[in-house]
Amino acid sequence: MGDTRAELTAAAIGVLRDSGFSAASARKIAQRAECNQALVFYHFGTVADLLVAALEEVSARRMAAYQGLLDHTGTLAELADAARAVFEADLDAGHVRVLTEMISGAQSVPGLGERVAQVLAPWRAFAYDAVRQVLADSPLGPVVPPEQVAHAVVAGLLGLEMLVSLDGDREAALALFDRARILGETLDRLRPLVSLLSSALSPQRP
Amino acid sequence: MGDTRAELTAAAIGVLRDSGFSAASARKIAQRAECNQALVFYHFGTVADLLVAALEEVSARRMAAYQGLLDHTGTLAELADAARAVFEADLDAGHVRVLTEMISGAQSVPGLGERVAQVLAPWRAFAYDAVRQVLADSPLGPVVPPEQVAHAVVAGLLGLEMLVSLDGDREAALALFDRARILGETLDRLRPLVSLLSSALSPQRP
DNA sequence: GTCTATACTTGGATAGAC
DNA sequence: GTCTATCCAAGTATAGAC
Repeated sequence: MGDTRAELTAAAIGVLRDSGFSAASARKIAQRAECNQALVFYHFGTVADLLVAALEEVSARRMAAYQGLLDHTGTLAELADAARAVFEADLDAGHVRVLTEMISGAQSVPGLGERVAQVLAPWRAFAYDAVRQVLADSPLGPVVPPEQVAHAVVAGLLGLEMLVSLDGDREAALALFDRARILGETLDRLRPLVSLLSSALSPQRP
Repeated sequence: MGDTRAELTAAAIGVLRDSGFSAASARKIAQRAECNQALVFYHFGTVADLLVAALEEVSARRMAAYQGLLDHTGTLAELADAARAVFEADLDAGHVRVLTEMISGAQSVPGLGERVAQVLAPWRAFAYDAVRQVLADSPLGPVVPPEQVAHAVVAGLLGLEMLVSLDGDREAALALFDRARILGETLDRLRPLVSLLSSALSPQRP
């Protein structure tokens, strides 16, 4: 349990979550990790590098949980339920908060934005795959392109997290997942009707 | 043109937009305003107070533009167009960016979150009014509560702004407004059908 | 790898001259 | 109202002892 490097990244995650980017100094983080401030520079070179490492750690940890979401893709209602559970867990652990702090903090350090974007890229790719898979056999498939929906979903999650962190009202965010579940149920029921219609309208050609 | 107070708030807006919350120091802002650093404290007391004043300035300036949106509420398609124009102007001027920086930066200064929330409150109330008005005679009216839609809209705008500031891709955000316009057109066309159905299903009682 | 000590920079805030 | 000068706290980063 003595891996200082890991303790520093864990502490950096904690500081980013609790106090934000502008409070994430080498001294604060080292204090939280109960080690010396100089170790930040020994292990990571600069504070920004430590913060990126912290973001990568969060990203890797959560990617696993999100992968599990794709198993529940049978119906939209199930997906909405699973997404709600994951989002609530993220809210508690502050994972999305770390991300939003890094995105807005990136403006102040040259070159940091690109590195944050690189960490975010797999999440966006994942959102795209999930949306595409789900949209394929839903009534909405023909009318909304998956890349746009995925972009909206990612933006929505970031924005919801910001509002929660601002006023502490988790319920307003979670209620949207419940609403998504209800709408999903309706679309699920429409699904057989749609496939019936489409097969009737486009008969097979020789 | 010599109102130092106004020049400081303008400079604070510029620094928040270009370099973010963590770079918004009294010295940086005063330098941009081409005046002395001590004037920040003379006019505003603390840096945080200046930043709140900057946010209030942005808020007041934009509220006028948003009010104009409600005039175009005739059809959903028109509303989508107007919303796109306002959002694009905000993107250029960096207004939403100032807001997102203040929301995430608020974590590091005790009590700042409440003040940011107070400034944001009228925006949210406005979003709620607009959504309610538009949803009332749309086919979606009966199935989605306006407060939830308004919350999603505000979160969506914040998230879109963050993604734009991260990777500079405005088009991905603007494409969503174009999509909203298309969906809006469809719903607009459905409107007469819905009112026909609802009057047929609920005949007047004595 | 970890600590102490230190050099240097930046930032918040105040006192006092003008 | 504005400026200079200044104090003090906090931050980044490095050197060197252990």
